[in-house]
Amino acid sequence: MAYWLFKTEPDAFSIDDLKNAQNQTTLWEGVRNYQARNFMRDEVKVGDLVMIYHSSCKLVGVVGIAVVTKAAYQDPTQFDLSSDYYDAKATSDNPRWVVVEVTYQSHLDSLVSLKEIKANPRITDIALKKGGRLSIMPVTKSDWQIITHMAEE
DNA sequence: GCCAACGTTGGC
DNA sequence: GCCAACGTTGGC
Repeated sequence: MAYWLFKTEPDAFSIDDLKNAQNQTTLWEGVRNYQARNFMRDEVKVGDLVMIYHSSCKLVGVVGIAVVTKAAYQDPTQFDLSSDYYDAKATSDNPRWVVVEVTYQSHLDSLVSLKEIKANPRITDIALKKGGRLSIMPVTKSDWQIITHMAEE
């Protein structure tokens, strides 16, 4: 089982939106970055755990945990003319973008902020620290345990 | 296949 | 809203 971090803008879709969604489940739509897509398509598996991270908002950081309930398949929004995520270069024969399905698991007891993560010298591997803008990133078991533990302090 | 121009992300 | 960092595009 692998660990991941998914970014979302809470004004658009928050951890609470996930908790309140039908079956507490959503398709992780609209990822339009190849590196992030490749992780979803090739490596994200059913049963993997996902940190939900709120970006571009007042309190930036990790807010909760979800679990992957379906592996990658075609992102329907790439074919939807009315969607912001429509991609004219994607065809059903040659789709570009994928979704995975995630299901709400829990809120962290408290938000673990980006500032705290950056300030913790024990957290070594996470791409967040490198100022990357990757929206789907792997998390090592060590970093996962440290971050979830920080939420309990 | 290089690289300049442009667009987007995302913290602050 | 600013702007740095990064990704993508397209001319050559």
